[in-house]
Amino acid sequence: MKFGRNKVSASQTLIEFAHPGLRGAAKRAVLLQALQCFNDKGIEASTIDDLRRRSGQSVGAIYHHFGNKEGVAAALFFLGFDDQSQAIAAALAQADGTPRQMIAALIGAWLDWTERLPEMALYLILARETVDKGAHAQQLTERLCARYGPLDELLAQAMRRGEMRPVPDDLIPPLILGPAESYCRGWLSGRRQMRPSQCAQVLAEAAWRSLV
Amino acid sequence: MKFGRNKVSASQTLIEFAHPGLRGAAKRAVLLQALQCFNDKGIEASTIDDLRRRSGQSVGAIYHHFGNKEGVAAALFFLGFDDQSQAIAAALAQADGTPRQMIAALIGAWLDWTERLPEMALYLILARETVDKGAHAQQLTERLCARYGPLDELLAQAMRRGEMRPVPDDLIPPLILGPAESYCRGWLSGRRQMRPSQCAQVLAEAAWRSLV
Amino acid sequence: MKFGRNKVSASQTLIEFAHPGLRGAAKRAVLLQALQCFNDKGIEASTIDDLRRRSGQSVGAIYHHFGNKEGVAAALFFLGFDDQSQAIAAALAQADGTPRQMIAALIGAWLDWTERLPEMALYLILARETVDKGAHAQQLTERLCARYGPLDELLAQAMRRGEMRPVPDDLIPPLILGPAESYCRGWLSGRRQMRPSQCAQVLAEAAWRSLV
Amino acid sequence: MKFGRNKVSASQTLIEFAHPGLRGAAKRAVLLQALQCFNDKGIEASTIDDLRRRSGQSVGAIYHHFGNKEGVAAALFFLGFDDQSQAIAAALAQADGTPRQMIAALIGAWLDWTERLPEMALYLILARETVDKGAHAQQLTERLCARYGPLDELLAQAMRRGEMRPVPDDLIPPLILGPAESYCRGWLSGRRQMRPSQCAQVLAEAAWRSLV
DNA sequence: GATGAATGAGCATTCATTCAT
DNA sequence: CATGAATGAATGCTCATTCAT
Repeated sequence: MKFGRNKVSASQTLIEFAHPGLRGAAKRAVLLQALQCFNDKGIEASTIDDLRRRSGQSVGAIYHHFGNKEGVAAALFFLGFDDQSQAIAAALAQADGTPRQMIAALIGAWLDWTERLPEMALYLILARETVDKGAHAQQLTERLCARYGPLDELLAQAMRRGEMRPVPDDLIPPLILGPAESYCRGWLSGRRQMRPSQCAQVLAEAAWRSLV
Repeated sequence: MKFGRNKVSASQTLIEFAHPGLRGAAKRAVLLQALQCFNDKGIEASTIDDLRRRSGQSVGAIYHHFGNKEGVAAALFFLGFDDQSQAIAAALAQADGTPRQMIAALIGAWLDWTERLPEMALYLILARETVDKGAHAQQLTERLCARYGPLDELLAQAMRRGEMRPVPDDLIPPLILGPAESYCRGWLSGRRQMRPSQCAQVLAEAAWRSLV
Repeated sequence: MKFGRNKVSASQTLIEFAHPGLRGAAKRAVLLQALQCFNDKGIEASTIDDLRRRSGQSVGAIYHHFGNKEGVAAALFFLGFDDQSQAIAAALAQADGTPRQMIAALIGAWLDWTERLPEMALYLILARETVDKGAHAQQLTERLCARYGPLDELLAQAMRRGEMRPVPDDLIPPLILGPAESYCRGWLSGRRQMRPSQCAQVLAEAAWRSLV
Repeated sequence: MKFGRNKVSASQTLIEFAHPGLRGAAKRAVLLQALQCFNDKGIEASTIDDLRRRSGQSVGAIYHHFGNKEGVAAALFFLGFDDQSQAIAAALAQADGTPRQMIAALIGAWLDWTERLPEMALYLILARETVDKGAHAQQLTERLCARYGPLDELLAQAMRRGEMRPVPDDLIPPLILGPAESYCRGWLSGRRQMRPSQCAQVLAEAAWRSLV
């Protein structure tokens, strides 16, 4: 594996918190192995038998808990997605409410979370397409609105008050998160070396300048 | 289809120019249908038999020309990738050589090319992972270096001359192309409405501000 | 459903009478849903889980009461079969004992019962093969002998007395019930329109003529 | 097996005539074993692997030639059905055209064909439901009309001319073929002993009397 | 060269049945 | 007694690839 041991533990910890109790042991084992397996081989290329063998569960148990392979992929996706949403929400809550601080908080949270849970971050990129075309697409749409809605509102007001450059709505998210996402993709695939958190200031500053 | 007819024709035209002559007719038919099929169903979910049926070629002919399914995917990828590289090179050649103009030219070429060949642009995103993990990974690395090497050099010099802010090397590509790529992904998936070329000025201006 | 509500109620009533008391509620629920489910999808294609879901019982309860899936099918079969036997016995008991009347009574009872309990009639045809090859085959043979034995005896005597044409034993049942059964199959599958009871006279007359 | 060697050969011969040439060898092997296997275990209980093992063909070959399991069942069904239709048509063609002779010819052909190809006859009964509910239901309807349409017409005319008793249309087929079919079912399942052809006269006479 | 019939390992999924609680 | 989570063998079917013609 490309990532150090402590980072594997972070994804593991997330999964273990998510399904406590005896009941959850089976789900945890499956999700943990699915994360590794999906990232290694891709979702389509991973077989139910891979998950069964690696997790020590039975085929039936996997289907009992997750319905089908897409169900495993979606459960893992939303586990990561929701944790990422919480990290973002926590960061936004601690910011002072000015657009500049909010944007910096979002970018910082994004980079920190990616650095803390790199397997999950990689998987969210990998699984996005699968979820987008699958049975849980609507759920994703709803949760994206819930995550970004308040910030969108805040920035729209700031723009109306003239605190920001008037830029088409469609361009705001790419301008804010585009560079950070792009960097994280590169870092996760091993093409970039600096730890994401080290890039926070430059990326936050760049985002703010592009909007003001 | 989401895209107008003239846009379909552009990808078609690219493919038809790529393999002229009688010999090339079979390859063209396969590549053209592969583009549609891969974009519709995904690469893994598309079967050789899908390509055979849609292209009117025989199974043997496909294997003769492309070796295997990955070969079809790679041939199509590099056809698009190389055309994109040419568009970028042409734009850079027409710029005045100052960093600001070169960056604007790159972003403009990227947006224009995406708008002109949306199916190809979509496919390049889709197939990137497949190619990255496949037998042609090295080829991709080389061609990426060839595409961006000269520009990288030029920007490094400008930075040394103090014309640009000193930013870690790893951050330059994300800062320049991150927002444009992010916008194009959104547009190609139907989430963004403005035509990419309409965003050129804002995106070029933003990229330049983040670096100066 | 093809059949009117009152007819559904008749099968339902039969099942509800069969297992009175608190204990029987579970069995009744399972049998009632099994009848619908087996007729809809076939016995093999119906799953224990279908019965569980539709009946509101637990998997364990179904196994407790019926042993296994074949047990459900057999219990339902004999419930219908025995009711049909009683209807026939009652009709024969009311006839005057002459061969002609006995034959007419048998045919009339068959047609009336089919019309009154079409789902059960359909199921008896459907399940016949399953029961014939299953663990309860012998039980079926015994009950068929019990049902037709007395009539066979009576007709054999009448034949010896010269009241009927001397016809090989093997041909008597097909000559008597063949047309009625054939008509009922057609009616149950929607290919024939007249209500079975309206055919009683013609079919009874035909059967008698073929034997005299 | 219940039936003598010469009878197995008759079904075998029918199948072998149906698919001559090298190409047909695979289809013949599959159909021949499918007949045995479906009759032995039922269609649903027979697996593709059963057919593969017994026929010596590959899974792929079976799917190549028949599409899926239902395709095997349907091909075998229509092979038998069409041969039965031809036997009936030949017998009707040789009759003198009077209703009485035509009815006798139909019944005689039915009994003879059943006796000559008992496995096929058994299979036609077994597979009827599968075909009726499957993808080839319409084909069956069409072929039934083609088989019986001319005779229906002839009998309708005879009835209008007063040569036959006025009996509801729906009752004519059951009255004519009901007893013969019923007898054949019994014989094929081992419950009746006389060879079907020996019953021809009695059954033909009975059918005629019931209509005149 | 070109073809497409044949291969068979491999897959996702089902489901009757068991048994610990 | 009642429950329903867990089991895992078994199934129908797919599909990339080969190779005889």
